[in-house]
Amino acid sequence: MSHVMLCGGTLFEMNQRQILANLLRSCSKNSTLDKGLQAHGAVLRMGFGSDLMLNNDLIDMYGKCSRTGFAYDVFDKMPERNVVSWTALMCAYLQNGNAKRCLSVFAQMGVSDSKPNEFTFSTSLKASGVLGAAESGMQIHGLCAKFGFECVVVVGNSIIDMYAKCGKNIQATRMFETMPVRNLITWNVMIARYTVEENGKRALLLFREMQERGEVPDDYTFTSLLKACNTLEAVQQGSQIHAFLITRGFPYLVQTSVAGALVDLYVKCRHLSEARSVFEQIKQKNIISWSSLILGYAQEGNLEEAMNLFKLLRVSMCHQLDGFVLSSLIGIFADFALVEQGRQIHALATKIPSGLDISVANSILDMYLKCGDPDESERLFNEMPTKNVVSWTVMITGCGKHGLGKEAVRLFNRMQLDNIEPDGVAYLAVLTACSHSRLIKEGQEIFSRLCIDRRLKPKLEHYACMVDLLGRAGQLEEAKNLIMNMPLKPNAGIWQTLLSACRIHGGIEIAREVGEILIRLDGDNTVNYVMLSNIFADAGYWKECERLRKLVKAKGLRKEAGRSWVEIDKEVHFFYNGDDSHPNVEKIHEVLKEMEKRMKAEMGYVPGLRFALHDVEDESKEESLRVHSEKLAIGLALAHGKLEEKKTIRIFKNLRVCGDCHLFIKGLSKILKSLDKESSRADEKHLAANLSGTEQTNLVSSTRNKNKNQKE
DNA sequence: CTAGGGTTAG
Repeated sequence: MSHVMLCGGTLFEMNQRQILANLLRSCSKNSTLDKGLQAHGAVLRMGFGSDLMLNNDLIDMYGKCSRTGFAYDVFDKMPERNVVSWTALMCAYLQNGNAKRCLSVFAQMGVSDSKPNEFTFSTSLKASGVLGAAESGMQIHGLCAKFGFECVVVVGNSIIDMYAKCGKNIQATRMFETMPVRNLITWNVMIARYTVEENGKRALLLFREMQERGEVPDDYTFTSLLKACNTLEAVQQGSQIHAFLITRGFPYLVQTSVAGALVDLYVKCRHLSEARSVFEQIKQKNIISWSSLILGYAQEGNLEEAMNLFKLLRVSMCHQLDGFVLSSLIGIFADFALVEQGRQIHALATKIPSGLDISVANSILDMYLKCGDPDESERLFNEMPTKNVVSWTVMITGCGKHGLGKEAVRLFNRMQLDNIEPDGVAYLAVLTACSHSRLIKEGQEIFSRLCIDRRLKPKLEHYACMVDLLGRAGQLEEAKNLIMNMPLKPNAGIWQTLLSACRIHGGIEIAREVGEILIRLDGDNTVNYVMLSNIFADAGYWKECERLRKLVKAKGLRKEAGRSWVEIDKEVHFFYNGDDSHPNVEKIHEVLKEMEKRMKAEMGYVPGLRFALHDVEDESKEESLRVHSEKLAIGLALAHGKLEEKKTIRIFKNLRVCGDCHLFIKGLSKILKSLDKESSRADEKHLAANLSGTEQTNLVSSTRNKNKNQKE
């Protein structure tokens, strides 16, 4: 009797236990937390609180429902644990973005009684890859070999991916080549990684090889491959794959991710109509393909279409806006100095969950800095709960732009006290700030820190920045030696940087040397001749100047004509140098002369005659400066009463602003600001209450299609 | 309990 009872009891218990396990697994699969919590209650009520398998399922369920805290509680209270318990907890942390914690659980497991299995290894390897932690990845690889899991294909794939993500390409390839068994994922991992390393050609070769070996590609293969073409900027190969997909009748073309990659390929190659037509074919468009296309139009300068798409996206209500779209849009508005539109997106961002994404916040910081509102930017920066290296870099760049070099250095150091390691861009930002503020010693000190930083190698742009730093300080020889002795091959740009410095300091001899190098290296670029001839002009060497002009003519080279434009009442007005074709040309000159007079009187403005580049009398030099295209554009804006309206005046240029115009604009901004202070005191309350309602009066000169070092 | 893809900010 009792035996039968026990049997029945055991049977009953088995069923109960199995039902609970199934329930938990379904909650895990569907991430249904509420049901999972109920199931947890049932587990405890039915006396399974110490059951190993059910507890393992609970850990997994909480992990999949993004409740790592609960997962840990379960794990912590378990009377006994096995490899699955440990691995489930590691996964929970990894899948919820805490790769560090995942690895520390792995380390703890090492001193426990449980032995790792293939699941444990692939999870810990992935965590190392996410963190880019080559050291721990290598150690784990060693353990895989020791425990005999190196030849398991899933583990092998994880090892390759880990090495690739840590930038250890040689090790990744070695692993790939020595693997006894490969599967489709092995090939896909390799192809995907070659795209990251911007080695698209290798990806294409691998694709061919895998087909020769009879492996059938899937949608993962194609998306990676298309991205490889993208980094190659090989629209040709991309189109071939596109055609390949069409002829083979693959269903992938309407599939979201493959088509999404194709859209992005065409966007990056500026084939917007192709991108659009692929986009239209996608059966289930997702937010990613929308983002690509919107950004594509914006980068082409077609803001109107970009905004149309954005409106469509919003009314379709099919997709929750995410951080990618928002930060892209804000970035676009920042580039166009469209503060109002940027503010609207900022306001929108505060209303949706992804609006708090760090990249959105960063783009907002950058926008306010670029649009002339550094205080707002600083306020938001201080309020940010978490900052990353980009957030700090934005602020460092901002300081640099406003001539606050010391503050930039302070921020750079504070960032590291906050345990955020600078990357290459952060170094570049602080070095640039040093350069612009003449902080020679600080710059050199930071550069030497970069050189000994084991994670990073100084790139050409860092050297260029140091050349600029030394050059501006007049240390032309040192700058030249830096270029000659650096471990990288100098490009034309870095020599041009030195040449610019030669102009500031009148280093004729070095300029001649550099000029020769540049003509050899980049002889078809007019910029080089213009810069050289400017230097000769400064020194009064008119003959050499003339010789260069003739050389340019003989070579049939032409300089891009400098242009400026300004938008007034939704209409864009273009100006060339000395342009007198505008109907209001007389009024423009009148206003400009008036401003010039005030500036001479009030702030001691002296026209920068050295920026006039022909050998003529000073008087006509002054005259030639007065008709620079950017001044004409400003004149038009002033003539239209933009000053009285207290509207920001935005001038766009295709080339870099000339030195005298820079001085002129600075002076003008000061006059306008002082006007602003007098009249806006009374408005202060209003301003504070309605941030988006008023704009400061100031001038923003924005250089589009930047062509540095070339002046008019 | 495990491995692979497409969009963003400096």
